[in-house]
Amino acid sequence: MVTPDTDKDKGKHKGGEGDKEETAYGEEIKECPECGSKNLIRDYGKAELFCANCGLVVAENIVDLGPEWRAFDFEQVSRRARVGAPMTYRIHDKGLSTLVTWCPTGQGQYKLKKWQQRTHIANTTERSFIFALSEIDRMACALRLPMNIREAASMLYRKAMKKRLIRGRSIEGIATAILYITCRQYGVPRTLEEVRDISRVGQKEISRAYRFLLRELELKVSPASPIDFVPRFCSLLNLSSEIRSKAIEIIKHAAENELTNGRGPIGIAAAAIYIAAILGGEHRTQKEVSDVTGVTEVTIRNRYKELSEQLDIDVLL
DNA sequence: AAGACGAAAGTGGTTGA
DNA sequence: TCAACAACTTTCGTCTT
Repeated sequence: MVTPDTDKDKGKHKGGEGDKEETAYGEEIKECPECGSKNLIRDYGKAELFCANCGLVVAENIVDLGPEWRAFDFEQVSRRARVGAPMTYRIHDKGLSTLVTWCPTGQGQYKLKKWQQRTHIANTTERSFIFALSEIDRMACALRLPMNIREAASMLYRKAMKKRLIRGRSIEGIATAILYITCRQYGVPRTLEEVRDISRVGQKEISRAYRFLLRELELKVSPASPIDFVPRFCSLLNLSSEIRSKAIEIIKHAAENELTNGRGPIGIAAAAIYIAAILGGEHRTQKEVSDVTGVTEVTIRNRYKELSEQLDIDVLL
């Protein structure tokens, strides 16, 4: 896991002048080691510095209270807890395989053949697992997701495989859904459209696999908060950190007034960003916001009307 | 001409009988 | 399984800057 010590030192260093969370925003800007983005933000509440683009936790400013991963049930806790070098879940055998070399005497070939026959079934499932992992990696790469999320997704896939949930289903669909779920769990949600675009299966299949997995693995994925989308969308729109904070403020107020109930989180995020950008003097057109967020201008208009009216925000162009 | 606005009809997903 | 429903999209004409 990439958690350079230098970041922590830096954090301490600058901490003296910026104890207020507000000023802490964007003060320790360094590049994200994963995707190179300079858009690092401090998470409210969690006291950690993470990349707005890909969600990589770059530094944690609190004393290390626990492991770098999150566990969602007791089984995962016991399985993830480890001492020593990290065992990667992104390699199909967790990197523990023995290399079988070819023996020119022929004896080795015979043994190999026998072994292959005996383990034929194991091999096919193993092969599909390798394929699934490479697919998860490919998609995670395309979505610029950090290693920790790829690891978690691989692990979840392994878990699904252990429960025999993959058999008879498309590997692609399951792998995509797994990645989608993991993003949600890590608070760096991708829209279904974004995931679909880099997947080899359609939206319908992804949704189906998604629901299926949630049910069978008994996972609880809380509905995505509009706030989770704000950093990335703002970054894509080249908006400053002030706008980002402002948009988050707006969403919080909206949530308090129950304006977000039953509404799509992305539409809310889009509207809040649109309003915040105007208020902050960094106007973006509805079309620009629409292009980035994937919701239509009409929806942005509707949400932004509701928000500005109910929250008494004067949006003067 | 571009952006914003809003009405109206259409679409896909959820819910409850 | 089906119909009702709400959220969202598509389309399009109109107004504003």
